[in-house]
Amino acid sequence: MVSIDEVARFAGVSTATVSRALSGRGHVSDSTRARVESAARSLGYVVSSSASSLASGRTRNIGVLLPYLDSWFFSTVLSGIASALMRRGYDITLYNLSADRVQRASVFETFLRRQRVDGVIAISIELGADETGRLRELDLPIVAIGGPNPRLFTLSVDQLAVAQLATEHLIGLGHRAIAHIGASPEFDIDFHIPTHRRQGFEQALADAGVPTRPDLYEPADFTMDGGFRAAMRLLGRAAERPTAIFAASDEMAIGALLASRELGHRVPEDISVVGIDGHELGEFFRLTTVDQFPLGQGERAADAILDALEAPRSGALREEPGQLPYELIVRETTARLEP
Amino acid sequence: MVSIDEVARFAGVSTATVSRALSGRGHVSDSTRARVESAARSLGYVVSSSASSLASGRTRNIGVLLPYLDSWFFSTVLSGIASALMRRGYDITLYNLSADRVQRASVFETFLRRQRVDGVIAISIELGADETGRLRELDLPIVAIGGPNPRLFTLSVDQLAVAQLATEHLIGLGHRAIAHIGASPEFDIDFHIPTHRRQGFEQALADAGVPTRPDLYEPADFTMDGGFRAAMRLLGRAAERPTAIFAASDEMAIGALLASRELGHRVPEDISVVGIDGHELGEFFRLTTVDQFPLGQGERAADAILDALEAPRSGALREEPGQLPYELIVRETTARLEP
DNA sequence: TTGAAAGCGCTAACAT
DNA sequence: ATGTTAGCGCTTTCAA
Repeated sequence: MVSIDEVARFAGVSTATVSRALSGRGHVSDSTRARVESAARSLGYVVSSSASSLASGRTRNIGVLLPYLDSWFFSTVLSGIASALMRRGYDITLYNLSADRVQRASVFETFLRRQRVDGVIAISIELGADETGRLRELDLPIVAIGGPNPRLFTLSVDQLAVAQLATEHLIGLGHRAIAHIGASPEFDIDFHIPTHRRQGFEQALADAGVPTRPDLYEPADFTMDGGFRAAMRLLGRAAERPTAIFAASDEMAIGALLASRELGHRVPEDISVVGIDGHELGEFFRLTTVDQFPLGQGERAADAILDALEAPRSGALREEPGQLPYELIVRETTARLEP
Repeated sequence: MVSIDEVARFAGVSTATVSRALSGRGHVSDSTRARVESAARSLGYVVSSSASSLASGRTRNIGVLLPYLDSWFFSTVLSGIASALMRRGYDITLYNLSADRVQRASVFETFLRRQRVDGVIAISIELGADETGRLRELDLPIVAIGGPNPRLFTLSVDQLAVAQLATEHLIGLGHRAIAHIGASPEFDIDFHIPTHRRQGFEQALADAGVPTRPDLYEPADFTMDGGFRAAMRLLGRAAERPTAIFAASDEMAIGALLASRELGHRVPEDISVVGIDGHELGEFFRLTTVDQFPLGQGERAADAILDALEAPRSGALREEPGQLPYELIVRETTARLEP
């Protein structure tokens, strides 16, 4: 590996000047900079990250904390983060929180404390108080996405408003008998997303003067299979059939869609289905949904971290944690209720 | 951040001893080790990765090169890698190769050359000759998964055998009019996976003395939508309908399944469908498939890299690049052809 | 604008 | 088994 000394010798300057020219910190004359850059290029020199980090305290590396890698939402957010960081020359190191207590603890006790990262992005994880504390002790900028954590700078989508929007769409189409697949009505420990989406659903109904129908709730686990089974139960019951289904996630909505078809109901003629998320499969299934742009969430988080890092008084996350955008995407699984 | 000196002082030993005790390199008496460990623990000391890397040349970090993050296969393999590496105390940094020429080049010219990693795992990427060269110049252990690259130590599934197995399953059930969704028959530039899977398909037919039927090939792009449309074209044609569909990926198989149903054909009574991959949705759709265990692929790759790193003569990938396992999973989308 | 030199926090010879 | 010490390859004062 070619080192900074060789570049310095080749360009006829000191190593300090090479460092300044290549990093852009400190003043260097244009001609010197050009000479150094060309020397570096022709020697194939790349700054050693460990030497640079040790000397400067900056790593050009961001840690990303997430609970699952093999799940559409997380990997999409991650993809957004990766592209934004790479554009700005940052590396990204992954901390996949496993279910295993000990391993999970080791992320906070060891991995994150190796001084390998300049900041961390935490994607939708429910952090314990101690874990949040550990994160803050790192004394690094931390940006959370969508977590319910008041002690962290958090970028989040207003889940209540999102669910409300989806429900209003159904109500606007004339539906009144609307089923809810997701959280059960009693279920009220703050398991965040399910609960907020249920509250948004109920808010929309209340605003429209539509009474809630306990018989039209079906709890499900946010998977396609869960949505399928919930819809089977729901539509299999003798009671009055709902004319629309609000599913608290796209995967459940797709499951519900498939279940409806399997039972011989046409979507959207016999029954409308709306989801939430903007899942990649939504397009294929022509699913009406509220998109929350996960790719964009990742990019926003990356930008927020980098802004904090490169701000004049570094380390400070400026401004208030923004609300993330969302948008109703009307496709072909919802239709006006025909009398 | 507490440093090694404080631990040394606290434990009443030199920094060298602390280093030895904590890293396990070099001999330290049990009692000293215990004292050092407890000092480190009570002070909350964690080795600084940059200082350690600079001094030792080891980073405890593996780079992972992949083309997509938001795709089931890649994120599943990545998940396997992450868990295996984390178990052994390694970090993982992500290099997501974008389509952008310049950015892609920068991964090889800059990112990977920062000496941030001890080794790299490349997941199913088609690398140019120059890129392969750059990788080898790194002089680090490199493990590829499923790429067609003779110059790299590669862990791969025998795609031909996999396709053959799936096809034999269909033939064994009595099917003869078997459609192929995936590569087109002429399409023979080595776009690796599609081509090999087509060849395995044809091999199985040939072995069973079943002539290939050019009219039963439908090219598709390995997405659910592509599989859906291919099946629609296939089944919509007036000619004799196939009794089974071989889809070269599970996503296409699911698309084909949905298309069949949409056209009023029952699966598997009217038509059998088999896929390849072991996709997470296969379970839900009761899809018969050949699983190639992507999670396991990631774990194997991680183990191979770590073995190379920790081998006596470090850096050497021992043994021949193993073949990865696969397995026919019979579910409910295939059935015996009834006369 | 540039250079000299003192570290950054560890590890690994080399001694003992 | 342990300590002393010389770097590892940069960045950043400080001085010129």
